[in-house]
Amino acid sequence: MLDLNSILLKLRKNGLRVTPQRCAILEHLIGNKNHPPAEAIYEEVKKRYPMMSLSTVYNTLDALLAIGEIQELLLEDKRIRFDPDPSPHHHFQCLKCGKVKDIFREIDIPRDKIDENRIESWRVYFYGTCSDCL
Amino acid sequence: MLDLNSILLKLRKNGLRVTPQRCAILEHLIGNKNHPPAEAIYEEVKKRYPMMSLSTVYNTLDALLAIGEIQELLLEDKRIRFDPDPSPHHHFQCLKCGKVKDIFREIDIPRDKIDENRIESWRVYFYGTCSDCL
DNA sequence: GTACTTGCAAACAGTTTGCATAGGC
DNA sequence: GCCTATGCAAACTGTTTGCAAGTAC
Repeated sequence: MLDLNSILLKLRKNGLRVTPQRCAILEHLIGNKNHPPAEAIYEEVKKRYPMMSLSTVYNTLDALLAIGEIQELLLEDKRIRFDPDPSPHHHFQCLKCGKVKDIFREIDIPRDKIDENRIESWRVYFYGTCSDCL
Repeated sequence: MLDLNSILLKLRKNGLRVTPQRCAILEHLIGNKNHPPAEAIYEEVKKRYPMMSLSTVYNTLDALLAIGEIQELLLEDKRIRFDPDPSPHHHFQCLKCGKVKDIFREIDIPRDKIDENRIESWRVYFYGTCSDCL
């Protein structure tokens, strides 16, 4: 998820419409490193666009998932978080403050098969204490 | 989670009581490779112990988590699953049939720090097509 | 104008909680 | 006998759905 215009184009290319609500959510997500859950996106975007509804947030997130512009994270706090960087990378959650960070260090993952199961994707979640809390 | 008696001992050692319900749940979990969610455990155990209630299942799972005899899994189907093997290993979920398998192959994970964050644990989730569905 | 999208409320799934009763130790 | 555990129901959280009205194209 790099710039607004290319995403708007991609939405249109997929028969999805560009609405002010979707633009507001996109503006809030682009470059966002907080890995927010839907509720947090809703609360933030509502400050500037008070007409925003929570189901529109979910609707938009679904659309962005479908066109591969964001990814979902399933962390130990058991709420779905959204990452505006859909590229394969890993995640770390601080067990003290709850913060989620991107981890770009390469991990040697088997890319093909394990025990006769075909691997198509994988996720690595790290837990511990973040640099700020140490 | 190996044999019933050692777990019962561990429960008592931690001030937790041994009840018929807990024994029934333990018997169902020991050696279970299905990574069931709470609801499935409830349905299965109720067949033989019709007095079982869902909150007792959750209560017992909480107790077993607290003494480190099971672990929780957070997979792409977004329901919490339980693994009666608390030792660190990885998991694979088939995107076709939903089956979850244990992966014991070693993955080279940084054991200490990444980007100044102290790593205390990690989870690797693989997704793809399982050997049965291929 | 035709769909797709919105926003509200209501439904839903999974989990947690409150509380009177039962029962392990 | 004390105190934790049970079982029921009700509350709760996060997410999804139904639908009439609005709007991008």
